Parts: sequence; structure tokens; C-alpha cells
Amino acid sequence: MPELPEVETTRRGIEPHLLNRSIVKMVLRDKRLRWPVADALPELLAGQVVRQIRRRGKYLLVDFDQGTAMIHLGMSGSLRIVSADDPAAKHDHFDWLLDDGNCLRFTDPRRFGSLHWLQPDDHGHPLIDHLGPEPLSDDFSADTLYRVSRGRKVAVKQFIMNSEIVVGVGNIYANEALYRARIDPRRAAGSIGKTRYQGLVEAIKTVLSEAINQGGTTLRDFVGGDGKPGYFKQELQVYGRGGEPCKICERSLTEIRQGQRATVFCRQCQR
DNA sequence: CGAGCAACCTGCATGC
DNA sequence: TGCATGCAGGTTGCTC
Repeated sequence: MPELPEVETTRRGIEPHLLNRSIVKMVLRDKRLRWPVADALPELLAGQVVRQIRRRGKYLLVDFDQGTAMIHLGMSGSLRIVSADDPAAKHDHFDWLLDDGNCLRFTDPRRFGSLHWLQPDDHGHPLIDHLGPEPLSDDFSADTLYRVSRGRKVAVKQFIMNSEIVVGVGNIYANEALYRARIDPRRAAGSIGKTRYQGLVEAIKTVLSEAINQGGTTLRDFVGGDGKPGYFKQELQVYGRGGEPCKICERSLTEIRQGQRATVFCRQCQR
């Protein structure tokens, strides 16, 4: 479910409900996430006040006075604001009860998500220390992408999905951006010139920005922190459309697998 | 170092 | 209806 636009949509949805609220209590029902949730977390969080919610790649960083909670939604995770007396369902793994009677609820059927605690004096965390630039920042440019791609034989689609190169480009938006830039996803990253990377960088920025403005992409049941679905699905040009006609040339879209992920593209329009 | 792939886990669609 | 199979929005960490 969540790529960068969905994580950002979640951040914006929950932020107003959390800012300057204190955590009355954390209820940890299942600590078996991607990495086990620290047993000490409920005790650590009790009484702490949320000061800020940031995003780094697909990680949400909830800042408190005495540390930071780092949350990842994995493939199937979501965060919602619900009433504290809302009964927990099967995959609701933890709640943060707030001082206004609401609670932040983490739900994740596949348990690929995670929750870590960062001490304020930490310089970061191994999971986020080596991340590449934010795609919507000026640090992500054709110049840098061109430079770091020299000599790389990996397919360009897998290259832009590598979080050390750029964060937040998942399978949906990688397919969409390559289609918009008209680049064949199988091409070696090192074989692409600066001008074409210029187009790719613009396509990535555009597709991510548009998706955020639409509230993300809802494929199954994604909802933002405010409970509303995303409306970007109707804008998808290739993802999930293998065998259907290309919207530019009408030719049937090709679907292949790259690194165990579905790739959809047009053999005519993408070179 | 890079490339390829198995693994983590559950739900759902599909086909026999 | 039941069962086996394959696939899914992500990422780490192993082999070669």
C-alpha cells in the first residue's frame, strides 16, 4: 500500500490530531513486526508530548521531547486516528491513547511494518542513515542521478527503486515515472544520458507530487489518517494495466518481472 | 563492490 | 465447496 505519497498523506492526516498531545498510554498487542518492538516502549512513551511529525523516505518520525519514534508501514500498514473506545480488530498491533480521548492506531496484516525508538543523542539509525536524497528536494537532480549511475548495469527501474539512490520511489510510481519519461525500464542505468535523466527526474517529481495532491493511491483499502481513500488510482497510466492498450499509441502494454516485481511498459513508446 | 534472489507474513483472486 | 498456487504497495540480508 504505502509508497511515499501514501506515507505523506498519512503524515498530514494524523499530524493535526497528534501535535502537542500527550500519550496517556501505549497498548502493545503484538510486538512481532518486521523487527520486534522494544518491550520498553510503552513505558518510555507514557506522558510524552508529540512535538513534530516528520517524514524521511517512507519512514515517519514522531518527535517527542525525549526521543523520536520511527514508524514504517511496510507493505500493508496504516495509521489512523480512532476513538479510544473503538474496539481493536485482528491486525491492530498497537495504539497510542491520547489525552483528548482519541488514539493513534497502527494496523498491519502482513507485519512488514516497524516501530523503533531513537534516543535524542543518537546520530540517526542504521535504517535511515544511508538513505539517498528526498525525491521532491533539490538534492535530487539529473546531475546527481547521472553521476551515480555511471558504470551501473542494473536496470534503470531497479536503480530508481534503490533507496540509497533516491528514497520513496516504489513499484507503482517507478512504473508510472518511466512511462511518462518514455524510458524502457529494462535499460542499464549507466547507458542513459543526462538529458533523459532530466526527463526522468521531472517525471518522478511530477508523479509523486500529483499523487500527494490526490491523497495517494488506494488500491485495496488504503485510507489516509483522516479515513479518506486516495484518488490517484484513476491517474495511473501503466501500473496494473498489463495487456491493456497504451494510452498514447494503443499498443498492448507489456508486463514482465524485474527483481520479483511487476513491470508494465509500452514497447513502442518507451525506449 | 554489484547482482540476483530468498526471506519476512497474511489475504485475496484464480483455477482445478 | 475446498484446496493449491501465485501474487501484492517494501526492505534486508544472504550468496556468488
